[in-house]
Amino acid sequence: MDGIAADAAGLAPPSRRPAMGIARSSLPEQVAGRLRDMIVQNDLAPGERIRERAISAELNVSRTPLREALQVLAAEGLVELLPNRGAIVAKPSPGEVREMLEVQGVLEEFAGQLFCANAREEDIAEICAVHFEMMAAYSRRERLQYFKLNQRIHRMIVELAGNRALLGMYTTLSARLYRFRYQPNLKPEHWQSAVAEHEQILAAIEARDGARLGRVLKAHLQTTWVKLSGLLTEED
Amino acid sequence: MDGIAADAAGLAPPSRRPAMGIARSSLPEQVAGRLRDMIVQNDLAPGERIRERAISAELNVSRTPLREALQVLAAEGLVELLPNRGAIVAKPSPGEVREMLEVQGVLEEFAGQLFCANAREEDIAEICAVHFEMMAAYSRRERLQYFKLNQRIHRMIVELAGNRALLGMYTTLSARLYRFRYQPNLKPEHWQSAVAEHEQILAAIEARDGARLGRVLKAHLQTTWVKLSGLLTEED
DNA sequence: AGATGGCATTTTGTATGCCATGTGTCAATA
DNA sequence: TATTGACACATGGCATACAAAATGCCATCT
Repeated sequence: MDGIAADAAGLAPPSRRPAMGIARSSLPEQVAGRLRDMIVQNDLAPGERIRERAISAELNVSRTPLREALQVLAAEGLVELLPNRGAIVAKPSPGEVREMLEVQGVLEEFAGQLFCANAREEDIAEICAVHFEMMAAYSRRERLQYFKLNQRIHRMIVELAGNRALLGMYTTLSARLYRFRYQPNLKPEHWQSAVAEHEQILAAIEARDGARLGRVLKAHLQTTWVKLSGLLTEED
Repeated sequence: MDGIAADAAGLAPPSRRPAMGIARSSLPEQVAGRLRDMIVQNDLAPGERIRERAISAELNVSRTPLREALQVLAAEGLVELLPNRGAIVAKPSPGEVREMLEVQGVLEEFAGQLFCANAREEDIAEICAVHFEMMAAYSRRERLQYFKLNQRIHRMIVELAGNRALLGMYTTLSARLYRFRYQPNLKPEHWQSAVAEHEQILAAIEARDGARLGRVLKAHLQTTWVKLSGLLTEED
């Protein structure tokens, strides 16, 4: 269950100057992105040590840009830096996961309100389209595709809210939670109820009811935790 | 107006393993902290270039740990990394400041609700005590002391909310906004009205009314923006 | 047999050197 | 005089080398 393909979900933090001609990203930035994907899609397991020489050899870069990338990921909360003992992949406790989901709920609630206030008709139409693509994936029981489209809808709402600080925070939180939000969908009954909730989300969007959309998004995250809490405690 | 003494306000991000014996922080971490203070208290002006060789000489470290620190600060949004042109101190536009204040408002609103649900009596008493210290500073017109105590109250509410993800995000946002939140208090009439709002905050805390506290905190940030927006546009 | 101390190996931490990129200045030409 | 091109200087980017710290192993002693 590793090939979640995180980059397709748009988890890379937005660069501060998006439209600047050539503007290729720096090497530490690229390395950070690659490592982020590896962590998020479980190529590197939580608690696992990150050996600098090994990884730098694997990625064909020296240790310097790799270490700079690790500092970034530590600031994002994806790895933990132990002085003189290197970096390990962050392993949030169930309690920490719960707290992150709560914050994400608050952020999405706010995003939903802004979105309904600011969104153009074509934005709503596009989300609607992605929603139906997602439903198609659900009908075909294509879990991975469903999950990606699901994440994309949530992200679009936050993007179209038009608040850059909000988007940045949401992006890093999403990366930290990525693996956990995928797990519940593996159980068929959870998957089914998640789909039902997404129907409500779409209805609120089409009604442009910001308050309602906020409530529904927040509730969506709460049920995510309820589903997830059982899985986490039983496998720890 | 530079000696704001940011470290006293507790702006350093919480270390992931706080109680671990000796646990001195690593050199990049220390450098990041020092730079963060310099940026936040205006020793380094927004838009100013950060010359690696000059700063590393000044801090008596080599360029390697300095560069790692810069990556951290870039992830926090305090500096901007331009490929092949080094780092400059972030200079958020008025619009970005507004967006950050909005998000901080949402976070504080949430924190206020959690705080009222979780706080012990002694926590409330301590906040109350700090509030009166702050009022003392206001009576004496000690702006800096007032500001520090003010920040401390807000931070205590978030800390006592008991959500680590929330605290981390709030901390980085506070650092990015530090300088801006100080500005409005320089005008006497703004200062006065801010004090009035803090009376309301305290009242809501003592009543343990989470919903009300949340509303008041959020409104507090909104008026902060109203006060600040005039200052920003006129000096740009 | 278990524990402890020291040595060797491995890994992280920091500094420095070299190369590439960008910038500013000066001169030459239109 | 203005504009453009080239050259030199300064600065950042990356790799590598060196130093310090930790971990694991083995031997020795109790």
